[in-house]
Amino acid sequence: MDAGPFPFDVYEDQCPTRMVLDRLADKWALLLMLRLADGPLRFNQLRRDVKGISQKVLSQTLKKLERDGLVTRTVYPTVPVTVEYALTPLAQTLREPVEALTRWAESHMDAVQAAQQAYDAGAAAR
Amino acid sequence: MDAGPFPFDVYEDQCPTRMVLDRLADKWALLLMLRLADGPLRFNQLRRDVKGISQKVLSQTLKKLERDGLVTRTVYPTVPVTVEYALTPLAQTLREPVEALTRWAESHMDAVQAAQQAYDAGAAAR
DNA sequence: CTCCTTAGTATCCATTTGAAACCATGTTTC
DNA sequence: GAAACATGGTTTCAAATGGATACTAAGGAG
Repeated sequence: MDAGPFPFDVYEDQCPTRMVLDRLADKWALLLMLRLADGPLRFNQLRRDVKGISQKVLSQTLKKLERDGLVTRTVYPTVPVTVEYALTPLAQTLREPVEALTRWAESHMDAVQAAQQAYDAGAAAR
Repeated sequence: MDAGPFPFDVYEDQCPTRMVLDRLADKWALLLMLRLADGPLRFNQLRRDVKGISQKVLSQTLKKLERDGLVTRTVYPTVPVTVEYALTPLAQTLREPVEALTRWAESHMDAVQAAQQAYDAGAAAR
């Protein structure tokens, strides 16, 4: 059995595709990119919008996204200083796949929750 | 500014969509589902195929996927015992979105790596 | 002077992860 | 009969990560 329709074997260590996939498989990164898809936002605005994210994790995640070329960080010398985060054109190409994933989550979460309840009920019986 | 085209606000805590998304945003879960998309596999076969995963994490991740109704676990009373994991019909509907994500990773990893190198070079100068 | 805003960093502690050892079962090897 | 190997895991413990909270700096309002 081969690795499927992909030119690279994503199951190998060191596969660059896998490195990229590791970054995308991040709860906060996905939520932040979805939030920024509607337009640039500032640090504290993101923090208020994406509920539950801490300042530290927000800062770290934005830095990772910036390093990956998915987000730009622009500082305006106002007072207090304004920092605006925006998606890059590269991230725009990622918008459709990510939104497809959220659409799946939306339309299938009933099935997932039902499966969880059935599983938990069975586990209790064991 | 509203929450976008979604009926639920994925930026709210407690949003079921967000709970589902949290599960999907898992590096190993995504890789395992991709691997199983070609057909059922056994525990140690998965372990050998998806390089770098530990037995513990493989076991834990498969349990989560089973609980979410994405993977079935079938025990055959051979000797030694054979345990086969397979995607459910529900997981089959997830195959396309996930493969779209890997296709993106494949075709854009050059850009991501270039961005990383540029970022790191700039960070060294600072 | 005190409190508020901005965008973070620093610190501490809990949870998660990863590597390796161990377990139970049964077959083959020496 | 004892050692080694296969299966599919669980246990153990250190290390990395995540999250809550407090703090910084620079300036404006009262």
